[in-house]
Amino acid sequence: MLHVAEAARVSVATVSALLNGTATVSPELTQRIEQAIRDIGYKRNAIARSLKMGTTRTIGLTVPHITNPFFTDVVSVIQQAFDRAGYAVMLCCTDEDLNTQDEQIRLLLDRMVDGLIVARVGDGGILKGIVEDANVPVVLLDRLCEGVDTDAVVLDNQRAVFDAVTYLIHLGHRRIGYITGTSDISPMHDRMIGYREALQAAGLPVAEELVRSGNFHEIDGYNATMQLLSLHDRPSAIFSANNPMVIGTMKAIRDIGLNCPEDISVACFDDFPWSDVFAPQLTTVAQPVQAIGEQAASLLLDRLAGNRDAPPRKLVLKGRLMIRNSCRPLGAVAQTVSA
Amino acid sequence: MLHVAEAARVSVATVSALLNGTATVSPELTQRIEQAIRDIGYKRNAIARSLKMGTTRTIGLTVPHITNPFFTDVVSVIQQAFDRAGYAVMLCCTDEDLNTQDEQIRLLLDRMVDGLIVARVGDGGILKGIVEDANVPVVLLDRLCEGVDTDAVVLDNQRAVFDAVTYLIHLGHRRIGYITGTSDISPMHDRMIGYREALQAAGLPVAEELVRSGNFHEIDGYNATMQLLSLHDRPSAIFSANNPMVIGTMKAIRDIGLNCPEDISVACFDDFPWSDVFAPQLTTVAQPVQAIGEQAASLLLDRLAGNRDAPPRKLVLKGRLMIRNSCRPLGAVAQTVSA
DNA sequence: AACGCTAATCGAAACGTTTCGAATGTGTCA
DNA sequence: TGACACATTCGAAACGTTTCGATTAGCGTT
Repeated sequence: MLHVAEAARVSVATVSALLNGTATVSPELTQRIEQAIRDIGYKRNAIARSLKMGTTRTIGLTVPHITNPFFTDVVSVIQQAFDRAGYAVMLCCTDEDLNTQDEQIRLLLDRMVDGLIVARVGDGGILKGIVEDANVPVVLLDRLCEGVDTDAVVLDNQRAVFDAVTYLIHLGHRRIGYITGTSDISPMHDRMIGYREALQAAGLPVAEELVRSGNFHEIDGYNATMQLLSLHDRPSAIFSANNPMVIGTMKAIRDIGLNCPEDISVACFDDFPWSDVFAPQLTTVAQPVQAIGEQAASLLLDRLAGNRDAPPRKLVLKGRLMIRNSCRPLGAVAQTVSA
Repeated sequence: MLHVAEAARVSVATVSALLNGTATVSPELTQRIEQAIRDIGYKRNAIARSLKMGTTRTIGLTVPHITNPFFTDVVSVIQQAFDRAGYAVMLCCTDEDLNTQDEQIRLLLDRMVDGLIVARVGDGGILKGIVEDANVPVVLLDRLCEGVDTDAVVLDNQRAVFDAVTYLIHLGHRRIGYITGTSDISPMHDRMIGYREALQAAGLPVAEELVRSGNFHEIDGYNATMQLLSLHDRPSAIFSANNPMVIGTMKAIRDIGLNCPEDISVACFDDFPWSDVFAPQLTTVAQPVQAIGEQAASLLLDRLAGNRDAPPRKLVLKGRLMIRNSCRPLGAVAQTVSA
């Protein structure tokens, strides 16, 4: 900017004023400055600007795994929304590890991000302190966090699983296996409640041996399914509360020599683009990823626009059961039901 | 830092020296400073540091679509690699649009990213000038760019498609439909060559009506497939050069009432986690995403470590044909071949 | 002719670091 | 005892902006 000012024979203050429109600059100087900018190929340094202004027009976004199709989609939507608003997005993957998350959040804060969208992990770690300090607005994504009272966008997980399991029950299933991620995060917790309540509402017992938990990965779904399928009285249906784990479920079913849906019905959380082109077409609970991403972005953008004092807002969106053909009616029991 | 210095009764220069280890600080002052840092909860401001040092320890990464599973995986690997190295990653999606890409690259450069990894779009736009200025190291990912002479990691696309199409020919297929993205980017161009060469090597004609191109989206694959299937002499196999488009292909096959692989064989580019759990299990060309991401990261990290003058390095990795069951041998012709 | 008003421009401080050269103190050696 | 080397510490400039208050010039009023 100094060079521009010299070339245009004005002060840097005038150049800055012109660039920011913070004061009127005479046509003559405007012309000289613009010429100088073109000649020199000047680009304003956003770092210096950030230092002075205390704002970086950059936000931080952390998710557990970007390869989970739910997060892929949401990240994509969020990225687009902030792009439109002229913000850059720093993306971090925490790998479901609290220490990693803490480290990355620190890294983001060091870089003075203006805001944070977090699909948190573990108990939230340093998140609590950050929200309390209230210097940087935080929006929780997909997962609430106990003791962290801030804006959030989540699904009505309990209801979504309740509906899905109720659907299985209506098909005649009585022993329904349930595969969950670690229950320290709110969606897994709520989904589990939905499962139990659906069984209870139908007057069915909750058999603890039918509930298995793993660490969100394909292999965990595989192992959990193997265990379920080797029970002496094995379930006739399996609901997987997590998308990557259902791949493991399908592989386990295949490896053990069974077929879906003939031998065992499967439904799972999170829809994905392939779900209705291959066989079996998986029955899933689809999350409104577009809305989730957009709402999270707009909550944060609203805070960034200066609306800091409004009380925390929690948005709860509804899932949608996409019924396809991976769950079959159980003949005998179906008759019992219709009898 | 000023506050720390005051609290510890030293100068800011001493605090800085201690923090950076740029000079020896006596045990006594070290102790006082560390105490003050703890008391105040001081965190070094990375923006001010960046301004002074001219480096942000942040890189920019642009891809056309993060929802394309190939890019999802590569982004994930790259993100992890830079995370390990203490760098932050700014992610941008260009939506296959050159103007968007130019804008985002400008945004990244304004923010003084130390380096750039770009899966470019169109003719590269301002990329050429940036590489020539040589202020910011650039690594091309997945796609070379004419006139842009810099580090790159790409696949041997021609060979990969040659192998895949040759495989189809060995199965007895003679009329093989080919669905491609717009050919202005190097992988699409090279893959097309691989297709043509495989046919020529087998002494088969290249029928232009069997080649369809679209814009990388599912719907484009759908339309292209519909066109292919409504030819009076329709192909017995389809190769889709792009992963999202193959979803459209499968949907078109289903909608038209055909089955894969009984009525038509399908193979495509890019593997994905689900490819071997559903039916048909798709035969794909798998890219070594882990290696691609790691190599791209390490090329850039090497430049960032100061190795600026080495000539541009181009890494060409090999794809791997994952043969599953979405392509069937053509009985009659197979006999001809074996005769 | 003196005054105040507005518009345009500018000088200089500030943002929070790093870094260079200077200053200070301490110990060693002739 | 004086000179010198060495270890520590510090003051101040610099990075490239923004912004505040001051300055100047031009103009209409009285």
